[in-house]
Amino acid sequence: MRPNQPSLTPAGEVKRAQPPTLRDVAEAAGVHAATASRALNPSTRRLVSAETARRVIKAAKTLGYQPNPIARSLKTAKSSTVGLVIPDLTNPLFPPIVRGIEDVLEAEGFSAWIVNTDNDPERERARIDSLRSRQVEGLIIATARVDHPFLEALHEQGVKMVLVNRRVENLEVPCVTADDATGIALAVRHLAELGHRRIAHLAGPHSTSTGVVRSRAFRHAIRDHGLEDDPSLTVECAHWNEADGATAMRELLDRDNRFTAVVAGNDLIALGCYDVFAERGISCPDEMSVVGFNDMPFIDKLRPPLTTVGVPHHDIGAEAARMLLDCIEEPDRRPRSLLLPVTLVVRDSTAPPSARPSS
Amino acid sequence: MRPNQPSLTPAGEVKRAQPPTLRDVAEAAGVHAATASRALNPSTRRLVSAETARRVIKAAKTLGYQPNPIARSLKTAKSSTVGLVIPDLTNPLFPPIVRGIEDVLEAEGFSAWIVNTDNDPERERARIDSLRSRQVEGLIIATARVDHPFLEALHEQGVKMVLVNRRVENLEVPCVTADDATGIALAVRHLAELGHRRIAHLAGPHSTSTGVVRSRAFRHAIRDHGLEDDPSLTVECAHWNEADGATAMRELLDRDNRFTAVVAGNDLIALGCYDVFAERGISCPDEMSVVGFNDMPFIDKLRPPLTTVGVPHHDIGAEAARMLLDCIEEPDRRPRSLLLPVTLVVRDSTAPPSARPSS
DNA sequence: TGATAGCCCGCACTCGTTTGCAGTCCATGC
DNA sequence: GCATGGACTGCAAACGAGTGCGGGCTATCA
Repeated sequence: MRPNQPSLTPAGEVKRAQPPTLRDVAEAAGVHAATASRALNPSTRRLVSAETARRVIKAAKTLGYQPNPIARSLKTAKSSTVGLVIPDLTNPLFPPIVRGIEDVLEAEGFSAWIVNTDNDPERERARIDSLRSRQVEGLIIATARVDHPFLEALHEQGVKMVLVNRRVENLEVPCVTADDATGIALAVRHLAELGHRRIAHLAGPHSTSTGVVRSRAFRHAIRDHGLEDDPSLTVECAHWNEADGATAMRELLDRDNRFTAVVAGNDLIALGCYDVFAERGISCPDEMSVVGFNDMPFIDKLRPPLTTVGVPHHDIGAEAARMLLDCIEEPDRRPRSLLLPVTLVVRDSTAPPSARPSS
Repeated sequence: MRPNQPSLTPAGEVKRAQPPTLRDVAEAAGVHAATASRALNPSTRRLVSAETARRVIKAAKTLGYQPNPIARSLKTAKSSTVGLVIPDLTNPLFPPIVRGIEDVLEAEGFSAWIVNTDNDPERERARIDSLRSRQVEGLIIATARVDHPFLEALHEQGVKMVLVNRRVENLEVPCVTADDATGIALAVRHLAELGHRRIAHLAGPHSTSTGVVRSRAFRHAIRDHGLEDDPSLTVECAHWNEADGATAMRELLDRDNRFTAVVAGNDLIALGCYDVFAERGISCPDEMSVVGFNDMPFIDKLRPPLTTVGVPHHDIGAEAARMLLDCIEEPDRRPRSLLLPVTLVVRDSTAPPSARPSS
């Protein structure tokens, strides 16, 4: 008696039916398991007669046969699975990216393992090892550190991967990012057109590639518009969050009170600015304009609603996934990188500079 | 020549080393693969001599051996994996729960497959099937519908599961939720103590269990405090989001302008209220108080910062994971459910009712 | 009628690990 | 001296699917 068939024990009660296996459908179709395998697999179906294929497929359907991905993975060393390495799912930046990734993976029969690294390199290495032992066919890496301790090693071992929200120099790995440079340029142009001449920048940490790209773009844009190019108007935040944004803003205000606008490295840093405005009774946008970056969900619900650079997070994820699938299918293709367009979303945190100087 | 050993092709170039397998470490330790397996597995280690165990473990370490989870799963029909079914990762409610779940799973050597259902039953069924074919050992289900088309069937098939943020009647399945009833009671008490007598409720959809629990609790609390118990002061939102919250709020205002406070089914619905206040020039909290539910991230950054009920999302996830692991380890334990305590977070969206009537 | 080719299909092995069973070896007891 | 038992360890068969190889069958042609 086959244990994985519904069957009666001597006592008479019904034993739990195990899911049907390939042999079950083969048996039901009066055929060998090997033939059933070929019939079920579209790419080998031409090896069996049309008639038997039909019979096997029908048997599979009536039994509700689902191939066992584990067994298949063991044999083929493929898993239809990719790893998704992010710092922290709790950061509102990532969920839309993840959805974008999953939407395209799912359409191709793939799924994603998500791991959080909390930006701890040790943890990152461990999680990636665990992903690899699970036979992931590729990696989508969204951890933003600019140094790449073992990415290089992974790449040399032939691990397929694509980077999102991050570029790595001297490494032949495809990446998809938002067009940070034009985003910053749009922000600066907007402020310049409103009449601001002295604009500050709260930069993201320079240990992240977006941090350096954005602050480099800021200096460029300032010069392009012939605005006041004062290096002391840029301060680097320790992390991409409100608290460090607030600290940086305080530092800036304490040493210079003549700027009338600030472009924040991202929305969270802009939120930090809001906190400092409240502390010091600075009114935004009357006395000080702020523009953020990312257009996080609900950022339009703040008072005032934040002017910011809109980033197509879902698309970033989707494109990254598509690119990874391409790499998996044709391993020899040259890595190409993608820069996704951003848009300026003007809301109420920016206005012309007031006549009276800011406090 | 073993193909999975580093080796030289006739042409002389080094072929890529495949990860070492159990037989490799067995060979290196001068022992049979079966013995190596027993030596490496703590629970069977007592079957081999201390000396061989030492040798095998050492060999495994020097080769950098990692057991292949796929092969192990195939053999043992276990995967050290659980499925995590949520409606939409993009809803800020879920990321903290997910992190809570992953934190405890990871400590036990488990990992989670996350699937999004978008609250589509068809999709939910498909995703759950796919999870099951991947041999997940249990399910954590966070989709909030009150009807359970096939949960029952799953349960009867012996699928281990725990529900979060949701209770299901007449179903012996453990669940962990926030203490919605006391949360609502706290909110009502707070408003009553501020002096409000006529309080409205924007309920979540009654197709979700939290929707019905919270609105039942609202009626209870209103009566307990001897406040105006007018059924027309409760309106049900179509979904748990801003847009439907706003619609409900408009409806309410159009038919009654004498209430001075509203308890919203959750923070998003409260956000919808804010939108309507802006539309109609109602000032909060001067003319109208609002309290939300969940204490979403950044909800304290609104103007005015929202008074809301704080829910321990991370803990909910952690407890759910722990409970599921318990079910997996001792299948016979009686299902128990957990109600996690909530706290009222008072911010600036609530104040005593003003003397002049609200518009 | 016999040789040949071509189409289908089954056999048997493989992926890496776990595990029931049986065998070896040594020490102990009578 | 031989049986008994205990402590280890090897053998081989799984788990479920995929695949190279060869064999059987039919059709075609000389």
